[in-house]
Amino acid sequence: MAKDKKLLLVDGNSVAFRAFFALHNQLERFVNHNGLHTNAIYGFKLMLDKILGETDPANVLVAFDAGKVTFRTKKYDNYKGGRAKTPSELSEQFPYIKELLTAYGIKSYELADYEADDIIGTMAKEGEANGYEVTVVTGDRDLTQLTTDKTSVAVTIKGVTEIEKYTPAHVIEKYGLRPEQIIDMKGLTGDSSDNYPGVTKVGEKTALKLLKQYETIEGIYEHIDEMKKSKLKENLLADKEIAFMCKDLATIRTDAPLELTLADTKWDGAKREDLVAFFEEMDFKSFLAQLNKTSDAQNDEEAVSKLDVSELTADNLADLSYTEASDISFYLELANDNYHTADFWGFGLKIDDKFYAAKDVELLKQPKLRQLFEDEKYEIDVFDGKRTYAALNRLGITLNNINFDLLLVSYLLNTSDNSNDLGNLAHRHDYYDVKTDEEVYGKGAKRSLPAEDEVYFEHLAHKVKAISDLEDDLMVELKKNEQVELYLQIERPLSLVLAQMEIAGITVDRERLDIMQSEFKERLSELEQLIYQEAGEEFNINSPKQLGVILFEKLKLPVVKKTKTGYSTAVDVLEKLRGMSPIIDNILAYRQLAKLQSTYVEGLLKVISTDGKVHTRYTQTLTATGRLSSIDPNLQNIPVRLEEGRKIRQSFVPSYPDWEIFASDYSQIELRVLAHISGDPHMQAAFKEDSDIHASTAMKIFGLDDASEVTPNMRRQAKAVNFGIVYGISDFGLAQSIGSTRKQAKEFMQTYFASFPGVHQYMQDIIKTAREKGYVETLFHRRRYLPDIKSKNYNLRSFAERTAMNTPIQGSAADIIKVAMINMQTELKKAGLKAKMLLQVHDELIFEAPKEELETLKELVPKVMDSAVELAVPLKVESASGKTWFDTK
DNA sequence: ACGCTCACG
DNA sequence: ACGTACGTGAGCGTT
Repeated sequence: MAKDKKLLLVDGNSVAFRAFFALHNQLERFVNHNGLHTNAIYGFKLMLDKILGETDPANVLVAFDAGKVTFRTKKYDNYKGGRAKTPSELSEQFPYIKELLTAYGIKSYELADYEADDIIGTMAKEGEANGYEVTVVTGDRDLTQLTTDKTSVAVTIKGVTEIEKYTPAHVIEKYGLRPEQIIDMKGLTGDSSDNYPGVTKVGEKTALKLLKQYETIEGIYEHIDEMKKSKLKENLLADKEIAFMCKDLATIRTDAPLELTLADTKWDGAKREDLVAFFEEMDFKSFLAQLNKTSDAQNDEEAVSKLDVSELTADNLADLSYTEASDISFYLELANDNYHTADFWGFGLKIDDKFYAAKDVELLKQPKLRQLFEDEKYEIDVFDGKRTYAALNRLGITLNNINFDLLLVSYLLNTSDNSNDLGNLAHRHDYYDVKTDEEVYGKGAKRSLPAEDEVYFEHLAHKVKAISDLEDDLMVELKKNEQVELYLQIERPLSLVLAQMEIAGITVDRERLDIMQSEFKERLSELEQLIYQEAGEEFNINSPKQLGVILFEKLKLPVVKKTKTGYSTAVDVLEKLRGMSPIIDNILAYRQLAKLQSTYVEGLLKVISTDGKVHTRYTQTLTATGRLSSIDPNLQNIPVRLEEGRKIRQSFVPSYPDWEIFASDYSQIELRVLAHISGDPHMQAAFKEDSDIHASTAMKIFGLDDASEVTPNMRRQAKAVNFGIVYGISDFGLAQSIGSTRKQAKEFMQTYFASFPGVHQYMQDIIKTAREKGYVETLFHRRRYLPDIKSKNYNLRSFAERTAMNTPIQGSAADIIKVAMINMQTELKKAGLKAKMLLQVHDELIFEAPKEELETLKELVPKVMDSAVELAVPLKVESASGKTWFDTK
């Protein structure tokens, strides 16, 4: 089938420049095995794919500049003078961009004395004359002068693949000029990047006015005598020669003596082998994987391979043999995310090169399969060991020897991509022989088993195959990152500790919550009535939109802050309006109570299981810093700061009479971690002496000699400074938190850094490290990549810098408590205690225990926690116990 | 699905 | 001139 007559012309230099700078912040990530930078080549390829896909041209030509000397520089010495030299990281890539084009089967061309523009202009004319529809791709807006009804010009605007397409109508709309007038414009205004001057004192506005009246530069000078005497007229007359010369320089030639014709630009598509060879040379793994994927798709219409899967049944289970197996992968399929309650959908199993699947999970209880999981001599590879452990536990099966956990390992390799879907994660590792659950099961409420068992079993088989196939590569990566220990000693054992904590659950006193619910209900309706009275009408107090109308329009209170969508009614705003209207206090009280009622009282009641407990799920592979998070319910944000809310904790009780809740927390763990990694002697001394760290900071920054001179307000400000330091300080943020001016905040920071020079040094060093390596690490080599650290965008860059400062602190603290948890579980077992570890809230651990064990725990828990790691400063742990969680204070 | 608000460390 | 404190999850209202 003959293609449409379409000609694609690409300005090679300009697109390469755009690609290079678009990916400039990732320059060091794009280096191949020979040390060649490849970011421009990569970006060029992306752009090429996009434009080829959009236009599907029959003919393609990529034009390049031949060299510095052109007919333009001969006419005007300074043409393009003063331009920064092309960076060597880019110039080294040009030969390979031409190789890329060759692999694509695309002609590239350059011509002595001419620029790429002129080649394009000439070829565009020829294309038009031969009835072609022409598309020009460039990063240079000057080329829009070439637009006609047959030629459009696509200009890359942002990144590499975002383009703006110019037609004559679009040019007129955008510039107020016809395409052919662009050269007149440039003649008048000049071009600073190409370094030619134009007419003195004539800028865009004046030029537009002139061209509107006289059409062209020629037109202007034909009628110049009619113009009134003015500075402008004088300048025009004085610079007449310059104007014509500049117009000439700006004019793209359409008559360059090309040595090639339209026929030479015919494009028959890329040769796969050539592309493979080129991508291999460049280390473009994802492009290679894409090639494989598309070729597979072309071969058999399916993105994934066809596997031979046997359905396991009660009858054929006896035939299963694995005693000598060296490679076992298992995937348990559930109806939804909540593995504590979800229906079982089935499982997939890979034993060496054989694949099995079944819907009936009762089979797993049969000795034949049970043994596979429980006998420690079999190492099982899984995706999400915690989930698998907890779900098998519901079947009465203990998963005793997990080897490779694809989910955990992927997360450690890159804490920033945190999908929970096996297919998605596999794809991120350039492995495409498995579909995502969404593709097979559908999403949200529509999620369901495929109609045909064969389709389902194939998917299960591909999942276990992916686990098995990815193991070696990912473990090699872990090793390269020095993360094997983090995986084997921390994350993998922790996953099972967490599973046990989740399974244990914490008992909730339903009656207590019921009482609170009715009490809150009454108080809420009283407040509601008061608010309606004060507003003079009924409205939804929970709607920020409706509340905004009442406060700022009806009651005419001053607008303090706006959000994207309207007035802000957040607490800090309402605080400022206090005293202006009695409604504010009532709204604040209503808000506080409504939150407690809906999120905590009603929210918790909804998730109490039949055993009278709540079983949260800890997400171990979500946060960028290495912390855990808790969902369904979130037990890491139960109220504590306000007395009213704190009472929610009275509903968290032990599972047995005569047991108590026991809690231990690290005191100032993040600042201690900072004292350790920064090596700052003053900060370390403060912790070694076990002084009040905020007071001691206050003494430093206020220049006091004695702790008795520290006023509560000084301590409060010092505390805010310490927080700021941990968060990656900014004067703005600090000012906001202590309610000072930015200037004062800045002074605080400066005094702080002068007093704690080690901390200052650390902050500078860590940002430098992040820039050089592209990532930061915790004490145990947990990594977080920070690509934005090199961004030209101030906000993105600043954010990355604060993250670079904060992540090693927050992340190392997370590492430490994880180690403590693993050791804790071991110690509890070793000591034969009945006590159970139930919750982790970032720097605290919560247990339930028989009263008689409390004395033991009071010794044991702090000992285990403060000896989790050895730092340059001691770790301090504080403990308490009581009848309920509320009473552990 | 997304933004706002607010609960925690 | 810009516009930020770090890390989370849930409920609600609006789109």
